[in-house]
Amino acid sequence: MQTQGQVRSANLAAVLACLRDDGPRSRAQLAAGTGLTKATVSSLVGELVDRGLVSEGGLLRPGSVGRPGTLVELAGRGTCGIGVEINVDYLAVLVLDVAGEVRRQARVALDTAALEPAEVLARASAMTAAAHAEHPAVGVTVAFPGGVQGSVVRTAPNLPRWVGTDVAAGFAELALPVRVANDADLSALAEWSAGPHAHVPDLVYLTGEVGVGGGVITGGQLLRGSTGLGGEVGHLALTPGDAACGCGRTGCWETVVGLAALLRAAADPGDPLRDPGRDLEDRLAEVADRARDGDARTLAALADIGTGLGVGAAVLVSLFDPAVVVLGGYFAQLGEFLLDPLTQALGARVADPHRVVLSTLGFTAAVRGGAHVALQPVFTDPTTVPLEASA
Amino acid sequence: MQTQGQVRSANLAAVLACLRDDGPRSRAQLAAGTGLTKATVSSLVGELVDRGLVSEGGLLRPGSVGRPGTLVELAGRGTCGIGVEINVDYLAVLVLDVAGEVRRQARVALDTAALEPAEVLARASAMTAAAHAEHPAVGVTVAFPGGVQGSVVRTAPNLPRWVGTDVAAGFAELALPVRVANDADLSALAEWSAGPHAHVPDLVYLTGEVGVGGGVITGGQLLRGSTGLGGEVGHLALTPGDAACGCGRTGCWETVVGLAALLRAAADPGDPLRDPGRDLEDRLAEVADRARDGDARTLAALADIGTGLGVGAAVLVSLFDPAVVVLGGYFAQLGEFLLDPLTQALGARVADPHRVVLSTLGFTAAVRGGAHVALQPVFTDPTTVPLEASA
DNA sequence: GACAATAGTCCAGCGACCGAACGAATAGCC
DNA sequence: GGCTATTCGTTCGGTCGCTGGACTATTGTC
Repeated sequence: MQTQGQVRSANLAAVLACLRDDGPRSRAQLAAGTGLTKATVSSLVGELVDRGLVSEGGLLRPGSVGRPGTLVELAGRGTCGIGVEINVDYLAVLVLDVAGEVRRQARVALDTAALEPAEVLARASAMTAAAHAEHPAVGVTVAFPGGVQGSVVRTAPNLPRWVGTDVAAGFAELALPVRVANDADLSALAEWSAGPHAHVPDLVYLTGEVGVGGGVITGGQLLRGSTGLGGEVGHLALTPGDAACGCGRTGCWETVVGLAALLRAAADPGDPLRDPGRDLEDRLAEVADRARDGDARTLAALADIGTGLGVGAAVLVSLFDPAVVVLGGYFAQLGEFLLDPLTQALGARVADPHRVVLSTLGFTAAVRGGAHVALQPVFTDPTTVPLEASA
Repeated sequence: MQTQGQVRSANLAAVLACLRDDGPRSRAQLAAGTGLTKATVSSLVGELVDRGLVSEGGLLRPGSVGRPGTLVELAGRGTCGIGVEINVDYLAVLVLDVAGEVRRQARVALDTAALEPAEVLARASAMTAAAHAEHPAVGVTVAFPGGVQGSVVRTAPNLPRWVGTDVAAGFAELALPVRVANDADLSALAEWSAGPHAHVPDLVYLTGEVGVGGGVITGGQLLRGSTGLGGEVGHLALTPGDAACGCGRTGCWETVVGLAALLRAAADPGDPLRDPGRDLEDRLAEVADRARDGDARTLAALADIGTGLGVGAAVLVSLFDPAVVVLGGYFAQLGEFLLDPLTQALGARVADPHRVVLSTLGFTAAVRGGAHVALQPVFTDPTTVPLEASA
């Protein structure tokens, strides 16, 4: 009773994957799509219905002669994954069902750096519990802006107090599997699982936040590295000897293209843009306004950032050879002013610069990726979802 | 008869993997190691014997009371993989059996650049045919110093005539599956499959040849990228504006740490070291001799190379977070003079520089990796090996 | 209304694994 | 030498999951 069940799990997963990737379809189409027999598919679909993962929809439109098939589709209700994001100035939660629909979404501003981690965790846990009460979930994934090993924070340049904190422990009362991961890594997975570049197996994601984050997917797998720090791009040593970085070294890429570098170059100390009390998005909107008004200094600052991005992106493109580089965070928000100098710098260093695009997921990328990861076990082994008694 | 057989294949593979990784052992130990039943293991071993992949050895030393087990071990004879290397100044062939033993090895000097690709392929094919006649193989993998897509050369900075050549076609008469891959990638796989760092899942391999090659293994998988150019480190744009590179751009890493850079820095144009007609290994040996004699210029040149290696390695370590960086080719040969400056430069840029080691596989790394890749199908699906009629 | 075409279910059969029982081979002990 | 405990490997009945074909259900076409 060991390996036999694995066949069953694998085939259940194959049916789910077919429904997810190709949309609702009849049992006959599923049989064609998975290579299994109609009889087997019927049995598998029956089990998936019993587990509440799929449901029978309407009839398939006839199209031609013959008995019309009954549509099978991923069940919107019943099984969800929750993504939670803890970041420097906000908390966010997003609930995704197996059909890939967003069922709930929340974001609250919170000056995380000023609070105790325990206090922040309590709030995040409460938000998650509320989501779980409304949409029962099979797991939670927490996105955190730093390096994480297991569920313990190892490095957190912008939230130094969190180093050593066990983030998962803060969600223990939920009695759900809780994973913790780097926010940029999860954002990369979100770009991979949804959006216009879904399932591109080689993808690099760069996000401009307070720091610079990166997530790399190669061969359809997230690059983790031996200690979970793989794909971290913020502290690439590209221009040694330049500005000091929060990490203690000099010349990190972050010091060139981070948000701080942009604001410093775009405005003098007295400028409202450099008021640390103001909301970041407001300030970014103002930068965009000034750029659109043709303010020379702003445009020059943005061009410098774009060039810096291109220089670093050249290294990433050379090493990872991705099909697409996705820019998120503030890079996406100000992308229209960054892409030209970026492409120019990139083109001078690699053969094919035509693969940098802006993320369309906005600031929900990390939570969406987290919810996606939380749902992953369902798709790899559907038998982990219990049979519904109501059947 | 579809998925059922996959279970069989997977379990056959599990038994093989256990024998490969943990050495010869009895059926009972195999059952314990794989989680299968003794009965199932007996059946699986029987089939593997019929396929000529394993054989029964002597009795297991008693050790304690009870009936001694009969040892099962990977069969040295019968199934082999062939690795072939086409390089700038030599051809090499290596035959590996399923037990991981080298059964045949050959290397001939050949000025590849001066010959037509067809002529070189004919010689390589003949060498391979001779090896195949002595040790029947299930496949051939050809290592080539350049970028390869499918079996066609796309880029070959040091063998420009080969661009567009279908390498596999040159081996068609063997009637064996032929794959073609980058030499550094295969060397990385060799380091991963054998040697002191075998099965380290995150490993970066750097080799100093005429150019600089790199191969990256992340999560136990070779990094390929969207067009097969992933992990190519030679043309990393680290110091733009400096020396011109053969690729048409400037400042590529190769111009800093390639063999040409070393020889240029270590000797004046008239020096015998810079005689392109001399054997490379001779010249490298002379460099080592001069360094051991304390020649200031040589030592300074080597120190510069080491520093340059460290600067680039810092980028690789930051991005890939490998457990180990293995230096091959001339980097290994002159490693004793390079490691100190390398570690120093690396330590200034990343947190943990204690993971650079020298390859012990010498110049056989690429062919060994090729033979390993050629054998791979046997370990992923042992049913690809036909049943022996002699049973 | 008969016929063709397609969807889905039923059923016997087969392959693969499991668990238990059995014979085989050895060490230790009297 | 004979007995027992222990471990190894095989045999055999049982179960699970998939297959292929037969069968029913449902629709469009003639």
